[in-house]
Amino acid sequence: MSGVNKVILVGHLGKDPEVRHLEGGATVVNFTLATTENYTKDGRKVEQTEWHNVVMWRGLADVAAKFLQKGKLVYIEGKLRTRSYDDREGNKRYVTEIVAENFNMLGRRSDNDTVNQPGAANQGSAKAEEHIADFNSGNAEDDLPF
Amino acid sequence: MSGVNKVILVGHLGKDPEVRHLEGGATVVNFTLATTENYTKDGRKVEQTEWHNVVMWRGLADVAAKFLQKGKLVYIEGKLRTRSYDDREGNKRYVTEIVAENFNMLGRRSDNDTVNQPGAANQGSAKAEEHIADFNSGNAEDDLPF
Amino acid sequence: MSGVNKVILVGHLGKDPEVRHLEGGATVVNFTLATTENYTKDGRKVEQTEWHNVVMWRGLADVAAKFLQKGKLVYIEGKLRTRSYDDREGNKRYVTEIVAENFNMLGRRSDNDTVNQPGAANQGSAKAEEHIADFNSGNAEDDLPF
Amino acid sequence: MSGVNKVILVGHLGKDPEVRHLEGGATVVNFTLATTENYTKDGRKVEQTEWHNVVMWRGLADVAAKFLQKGKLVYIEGKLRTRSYDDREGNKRYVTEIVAENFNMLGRRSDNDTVNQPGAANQGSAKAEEHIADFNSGNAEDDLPF
DNA sequence: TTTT
DNA sequence: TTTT
Repeated sequence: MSGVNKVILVGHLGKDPEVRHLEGGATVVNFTLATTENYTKDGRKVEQTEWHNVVMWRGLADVAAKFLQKGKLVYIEGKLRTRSYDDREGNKRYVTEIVAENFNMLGRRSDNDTVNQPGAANQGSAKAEEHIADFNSGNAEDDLPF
Repeated sequence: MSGVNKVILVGHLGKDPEVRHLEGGATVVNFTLATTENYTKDGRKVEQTEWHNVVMWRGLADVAAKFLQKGKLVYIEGKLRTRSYDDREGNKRYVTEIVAENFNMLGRRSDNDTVNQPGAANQGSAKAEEHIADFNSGNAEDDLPF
Repeated sequence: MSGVNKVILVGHLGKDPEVRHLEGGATVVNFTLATTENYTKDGRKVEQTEWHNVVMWRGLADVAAKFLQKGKLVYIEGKLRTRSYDDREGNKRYVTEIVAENFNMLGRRSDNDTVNQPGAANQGSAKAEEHIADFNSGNAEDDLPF
Repeated sequence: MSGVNKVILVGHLGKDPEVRHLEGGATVVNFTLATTENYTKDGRKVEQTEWHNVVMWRGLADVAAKFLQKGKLVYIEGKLRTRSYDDREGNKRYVTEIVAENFNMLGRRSDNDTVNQPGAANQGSAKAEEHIADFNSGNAEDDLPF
């Protein structure tokens, strides 16, 4: 019945997204994301990094495949899913992944350009933003007389 | 550019949703939601309630109109929007609302029945859940061979 | 560096919290939490449950140990942490847990009573709320002349 | 009773934080934050900006006063609070503010330097991160034998 | 293993 | 105006 399963991450990609195309045509993308926490303990600075396995599907995966790269800073919203698989010895193993429902590139626009050539500059992320907007949308209420 | 504007509330409706139908046919629903915080201050228990103005549009509003009522406990996810209007004296005023993107009825199912007659019992919220599921969905990836 | 690692769950405890006391005196509590999602797929209702491993430490664990039980509906906020351990065959394994930073019992107060005897009734959760308030607090700004 | 009131924002400061020191010695900081959403409507790109009133108190305000500036990209977590005040004509008015409980500077470290002189470079934000860590912490469980 |  |  009632349930909420929500994850919010801001971090950097540990590698370029790994892209696969399933038989049905759907795109799936996987990458790791590092979230780092800084705190002081016993007067000393500690930096602690947590690595997350992120999965994106379909349209979101298509956008990610085009615009996300190793090192980019992103905001990700999704849900937790633990799935099992059999390892090489035939033992059941579990992985917990974040199934992304939404993402947002952070940082400077120039950081987000796939290419940064004169004449082409900033096109990349502009399009990315437009596409991401499609996923973020569902807010087209703004045309209402209110 | 990059932006995140997210609100997460769990609270009780202060009144039944007020339903309007716009000329284009879209449904809009408004209600207030109370979130209460308890803490101890100077050794005394304090209960502090915050009131939020919630708006829902279209399909989400239709579901809300059917199943939400004064007193219900609900989880709401949405975004902040401050809009201006002119008061009776013609002065510009501002209100901040939560434009809901998603909601979830909490508590016992029996709490969520509009009617609770023999034969009709539990139909109400069961349908609510099904409908709400439509809005929560976008998770139909589960049919993929993975 | 910059990082956000946040999890928000609303679900039911799958079992009573398992309580341990570490040598230093700190309490640790573990339990599983089910979050259930309902959606319709190909016209049929589907109910999908995800199980989460939740850990609580110290003061939060003490409150949890007193007031949480199998079946309770609870809101939990925390962060993801994946840790490794060696299984019985000496192989490295990984588990992802939600390290709770905050929680909130939902549902009716009567649902939350440990005991419900005349004379003792409601004491349980009333104290729970007071204690939880201590963890939720950090909002003592309210004494300021503003 | 049970309640959750949570806001998560990622956006840019519209102005430098305005700092006040209350009689008791507590620091209060106010600033506006812009969150921008991009979407396509009727095939045209739309950029919509929402402005939020953010308040920070005490230690968090001290850190903000030192390190936040107009234009910075920041992640903020807090709660909604609507308070009333009397305008110049003696009429009751309401403002909704985000009372921040936590924040995180995003973007490149170099973006976060208050000063960027040779020899002093990067000191600013490094210290900011250390201090912010103090507020983010409460995760000192890591010293436990587990 | 929860809940509806 | 909710809820406990």
